[in-house]
Amino acid sequence: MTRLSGYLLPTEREPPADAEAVSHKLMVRAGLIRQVGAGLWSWLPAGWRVHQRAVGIVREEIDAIGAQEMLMPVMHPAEVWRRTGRYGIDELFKLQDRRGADLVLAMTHEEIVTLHVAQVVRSYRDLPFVLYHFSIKERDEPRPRAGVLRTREFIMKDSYSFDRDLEGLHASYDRHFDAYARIFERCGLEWYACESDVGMMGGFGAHEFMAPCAAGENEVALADGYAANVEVASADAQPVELPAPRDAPEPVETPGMTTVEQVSGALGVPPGALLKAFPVVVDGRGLVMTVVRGDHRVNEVKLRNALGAEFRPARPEEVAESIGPGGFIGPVGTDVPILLDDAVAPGGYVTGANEADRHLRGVEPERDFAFERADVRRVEAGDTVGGRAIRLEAAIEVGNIFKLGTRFSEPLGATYLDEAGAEQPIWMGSYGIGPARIAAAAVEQSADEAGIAWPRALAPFDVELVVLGKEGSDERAAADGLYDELTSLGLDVLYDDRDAGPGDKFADAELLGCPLRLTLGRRGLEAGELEVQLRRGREKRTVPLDGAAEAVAELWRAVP
RNA sequence: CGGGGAGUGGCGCAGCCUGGUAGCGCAUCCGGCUGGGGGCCGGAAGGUCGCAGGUUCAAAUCCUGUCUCCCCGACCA
Repeated sequence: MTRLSGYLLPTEREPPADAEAVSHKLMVRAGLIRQVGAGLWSWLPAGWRVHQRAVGIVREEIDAIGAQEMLMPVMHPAEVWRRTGRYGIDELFKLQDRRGADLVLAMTHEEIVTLHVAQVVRSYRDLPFVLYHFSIKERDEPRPRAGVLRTREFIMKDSYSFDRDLEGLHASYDRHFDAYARIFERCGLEWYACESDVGMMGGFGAHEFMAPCAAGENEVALADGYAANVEVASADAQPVELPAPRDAPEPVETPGMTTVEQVSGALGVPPGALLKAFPVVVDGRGLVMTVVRGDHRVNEVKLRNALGAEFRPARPEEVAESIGPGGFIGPVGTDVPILLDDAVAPGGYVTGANEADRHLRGVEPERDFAFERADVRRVEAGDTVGGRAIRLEAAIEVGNIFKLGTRFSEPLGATYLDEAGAEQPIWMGSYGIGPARIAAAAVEQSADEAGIAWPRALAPFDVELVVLGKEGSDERAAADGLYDELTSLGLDVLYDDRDAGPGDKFADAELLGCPLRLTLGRRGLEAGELEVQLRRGREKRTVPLDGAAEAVAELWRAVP
């Protein structure tokens, strides 16, 4: 029984002044969420229904692959996190209890779930299995943003697979991949899976499930049959026309020209005919000069992976001391090791001369400087993969799956005895999904000028019934009856029985965005008709009042 | 962490420069009209101007400090 007259659905005509993202504006305006602090949000009743619908779909599909639901606490002793070396993570909230014992608030639950498994699993006969829970995650994000798209506290479904070997892990991973595909499909999202960075945790492979939308924080490189986070994407660069070769590098005066644009403009060569130096200080190795084409940019994730170590950009004084004046540095005549990007084809380039106000032209890799090769540049729109041009698209990460390997089982002693009685580490995978992001992504993808147009599976209610007519009128009586019939057919109905004008009711209904809006007023009652608006596209049609409930149920089943 | 912006009634804003009775639209409450796209008339309630300190006869307004929030970037296993 959901009558709007008694339901907390505080809609707003205006979005919050500082909101940018569509989902942020609309979810607040529609009365779904309210802000408590930076990255901290309450879900109001209608919003929580959406969230729980997403949760329900996730639960069904994860149950369907044989995973077992449980619940683990949000607050953990710091000790476990120290053991896995994750206590130092900046995003980890740390606190103390009254006795001064260190505690953390969980970002995820690898530590705790592995601890349990370490205590319980003895034999290969106990494996494999998958555990999961829905629980609150806490992350001290440097910058929460965009409503519920990036928050400091959120609910996540995280599952963990436990297998005896890598082969088993692959199988568990594949099952999750398929389950995730079904989940996002059922949620009515536009989505794709893409290769992603395995990060500092190492690991044996990872995918991110991306929902394209303007407010997305990730950039994805897409081509036919190819999808990868730009963090890891590789592609063939667009060729660049190089000037005629020279026998040796030749100095050229470039007073005050410290940018690629200035130099390429002054020398009349394309930016891609320059080499750009990006000096970094690598942990345990010192200064390294990364060199990419002038029209390319260094991708720091790829660079970190190529170096196999953390690094930081070199400070200006370090550059000045060891290489040359800022803005004029280059790979020729320096003893700093050079890491040359794969996209730099053979030929003569313009580079810094390591002297103020001077560049060199006709610089050829190999002939003029020694180097190591690696793919460290960020892909650009128009690059190709297998001959197909890629485009870059913003997307929000709605799920991720990760082959952990033995990253957690080893430090926490999660082992089993194999058939030969030998102790072996358990192979793990971890798999996350954020229902709040599913909801926000659905809003981002479906919204129009009138508000939200929920996919059927996520809508807070299946239909919204708008009655136009005072209490005690015939319209009301008819609407009351229709409401009961719809409910008895199993539909979730929001009944707008408020004493408000039609404009208010229509506007609110379209803002909230249930798939079907039913309107019953005097006009329709006299004609024996019920108006049905399909929210997506806002197309209106009528069905006979006689048998209207069944007709509505049928329309609802056909809606996307 | 760097840069930029903002805190004035539930929401959106003006007022601040040039100190002197705190204002507008929407929403809310009461009465009436209206009843198929945020309608109309009349009446009413609601604000320690983020917080602390200072200057002044007098501070939303000037000064200092502080907290919070937002945006861009960095960052985000």
